[in-house]
Amino acid sequence: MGTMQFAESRQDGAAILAERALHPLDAPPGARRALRGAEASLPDARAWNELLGAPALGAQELSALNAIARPRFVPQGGVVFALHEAARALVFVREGDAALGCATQDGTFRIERPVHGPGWLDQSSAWIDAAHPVEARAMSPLAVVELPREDVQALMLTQPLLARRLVTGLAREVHALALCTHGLMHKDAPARFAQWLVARFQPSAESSCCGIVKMGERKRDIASQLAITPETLSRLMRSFSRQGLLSVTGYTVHVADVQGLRRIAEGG
Amino acid sequence: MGTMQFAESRQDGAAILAERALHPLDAPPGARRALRGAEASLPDARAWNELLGAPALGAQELSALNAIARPRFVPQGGVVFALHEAARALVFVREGDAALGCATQDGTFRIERPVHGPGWLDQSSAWIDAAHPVEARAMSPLAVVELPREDVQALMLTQPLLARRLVTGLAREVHALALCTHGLMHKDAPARFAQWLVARFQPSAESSCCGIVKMGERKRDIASQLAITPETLSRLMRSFSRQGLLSVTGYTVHVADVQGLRRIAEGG
DNA sequence: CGACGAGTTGAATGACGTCAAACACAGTGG
DNA sequence: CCACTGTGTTTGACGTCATTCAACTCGTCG
Repeated sequence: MGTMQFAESRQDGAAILAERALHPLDAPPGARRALRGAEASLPDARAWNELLGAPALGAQELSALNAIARPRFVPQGGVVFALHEAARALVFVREGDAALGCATQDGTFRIERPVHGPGWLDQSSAWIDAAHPVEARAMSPLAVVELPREDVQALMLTQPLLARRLVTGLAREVHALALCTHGLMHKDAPARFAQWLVARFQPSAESSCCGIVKMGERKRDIASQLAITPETLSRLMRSFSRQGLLSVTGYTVHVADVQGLRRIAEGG
Repeated sequence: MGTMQFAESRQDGAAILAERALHPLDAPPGARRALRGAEASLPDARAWNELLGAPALGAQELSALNAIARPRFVPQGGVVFALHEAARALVFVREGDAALGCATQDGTFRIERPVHGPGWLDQSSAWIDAAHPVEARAMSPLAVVELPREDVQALMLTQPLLARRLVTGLAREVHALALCTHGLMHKDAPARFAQWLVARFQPSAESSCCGIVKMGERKRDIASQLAITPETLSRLMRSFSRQGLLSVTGYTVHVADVQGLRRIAEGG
């Protein structure tokens, strides 16, 4: 995994490049807390709730879930599950950064969707005895948890509220995928990138029409999520800044006109 | 709905164009059984089972579902639900042909996904209080059924097996959408069309490598499902037949080399 | 016959990918 | 301090694929 080894080598240099930040790993303190020793431990209540959505789970539901959860550790760059591998369990990442995607012919990994823990890697395939439709890889040391299908199924019979939450989680994923499909069908590259920017936009204190977007990944990974090449992404950023919509310094985008970006995002 | 009015005017002419079938509506006998009189009736057991998947529902579950189901009739060309309309219920079509898509600026309807009853139109949005992400239109007279979210939720508390089936249905949709997204991201137009053909391929009796594909829709609708233009679809068919993979007569494709199509479908 | 809609075909345009070179920066070793 | 290397990004030239636009065919319907 040579492509990501620089992730380890930065912790010191990060402070130096404050404004001109040229590398994406401006991780908030604590986020890079090492997964050591207890890395195969079970999720806490916060993780379960974030995964399964409101309303919060009761103590007995939590312990029942923990009873069937199978924690597992995956080293950075490791494969959580492979393409076309039979899914026997629901899989999620408790902590760390993973990505769904597929391997290319030249050995690199094309990211379709990043998953930041806690978040699902595959909550659907196991229910229908299907194979995982994509591959999942660990972009950082990863604590993953598997919930064997049979066990969850048994648990649903006695915990009716759990079923409600599983349904909610699946519904959220359907919704997200439907929007994604729609975007890929009808929107061109500028529209998709503008949409991506608007989704991550954080308005500044003084004005709601301008603010910043922090890029937390390599630009090539952002590009592959948008189904474009890094070169096209670079040209799009230049094009947008020539139009006065934003300005780019390193991995920080200063947005000057959100409405303009929204217009581009819609008009695909 | 001038674009589809010819659907009504064909039943007689269909026999004439037997081999050279130039129109898509070679509907099997019975499929065009009119929705008259009892069109707002409730689904039967077969429809429920097809919708919710195995294992089959018990009698009490069926009656409980029928108790909360709200049947509705939508005339051909009518809008079942609009884009961005708040979803308060799960919606499916009991009988008839519908399509999910979005209206274009020139008034036509761009089909993203056809739905042949019984099948879901939106089983996810209501669970997360989201708006319908796309529009749904009736391509034929339509019997739709709505299941108010609150009622299904209440029913899940007393019918644990129902929850299992809702989860299965959602999981199937996630799986289908994931494959679709993957295809749009990585496959070019020939690969997507080849995939479409392979999926609808019916092998002939004598040889498993050749057979036919019946196009049940207008070619322009097939094209819009593949996110390409009708012109491109036409050129693809010509290109494939020049390569000896198939031959096209009207709305019937005679496939000569499925393996070749599979190869193209994979090599995107 | 004339109008219309579906499909096909060809030429022109444009969007995006590919390839190659250059640049920026971090880390390494002198 | 300074080359030197490895990785990531940017830029330009160029090619390819798919859309757009316009003509044309075919069959149906009035």
